[in-house]
Amino acid sequence: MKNLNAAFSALADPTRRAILARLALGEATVMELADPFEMSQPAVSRHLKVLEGAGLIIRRAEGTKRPCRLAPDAIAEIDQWLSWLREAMSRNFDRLDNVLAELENPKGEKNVE
Amino acid sequence: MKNLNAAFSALADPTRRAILARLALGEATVMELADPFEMSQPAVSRHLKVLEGAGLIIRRAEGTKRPCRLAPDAIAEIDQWLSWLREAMSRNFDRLDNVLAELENPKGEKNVE
DNA sequence: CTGCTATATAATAAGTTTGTTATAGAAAGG
DNA sequence: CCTTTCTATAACAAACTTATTATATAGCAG
Repeated sequence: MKNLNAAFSALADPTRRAILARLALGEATVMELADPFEMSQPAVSRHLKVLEGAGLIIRRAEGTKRPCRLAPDAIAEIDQWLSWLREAMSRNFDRLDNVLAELENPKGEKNVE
Repeated sequence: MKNLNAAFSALADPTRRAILARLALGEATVMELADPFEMSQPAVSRHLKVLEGAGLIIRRAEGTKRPCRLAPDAIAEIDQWLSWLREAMSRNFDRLDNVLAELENPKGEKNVE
């Protein structure tokens, strides 16, 4: 799951999440993105490279401009992994509920796997 | 959204995801976690600290052991943010579909907004 | 061609992460 | 008590991240 690394890392940065939020409003060029964020254009270019590498955005060429947009199905793998995690978490909670209850009310043994 | 940073960052590391995967099987102590990963115990302790800081796991004390388990509802905020992103992505895709079609077939017959 | 605009890349500096080993401390067991 | 086990922390190095400025490239306009 190599791409999970890229995707989660990309989303871990608040500037990149803000860029995604901006792109949710529609396509934007690099300059349009760099303007509201008080950040140099090269810094934004880099963030876009990271987002593109993670498959979260797509870029096209239009003259000298490179408008970016959100990539559809970009988060499929993340969704899948998180679904699994969510399920494991609640499953584990149900199972350990008994163990924890027992710990607070120790009437017996100690077997936890 | 400070915790989104912590949560996404925590999930961005493959070792930490592997630890979560192990914890999905049930509680485990630090040593039990450190063993299968070829990594020193202090390194695992640190990863656990990160996971705990992100609210993904919970630890209790049991003698000298500190068993860890997955935290229920840990990913609620992430889920929420990703739901929004997913929706924005498909919404954007639908909208830009027309624009892109027009670009490839520039008859200028229809415009979106 | 000349210059302007939009973007990318290189060089670099600062800050963060992640691993290591060595060590400290707390609980358990002889 | 002494020893072992389990975990945390400190000190440090290597690797990665992210920002900056300066510069390169590519298309557009005159």
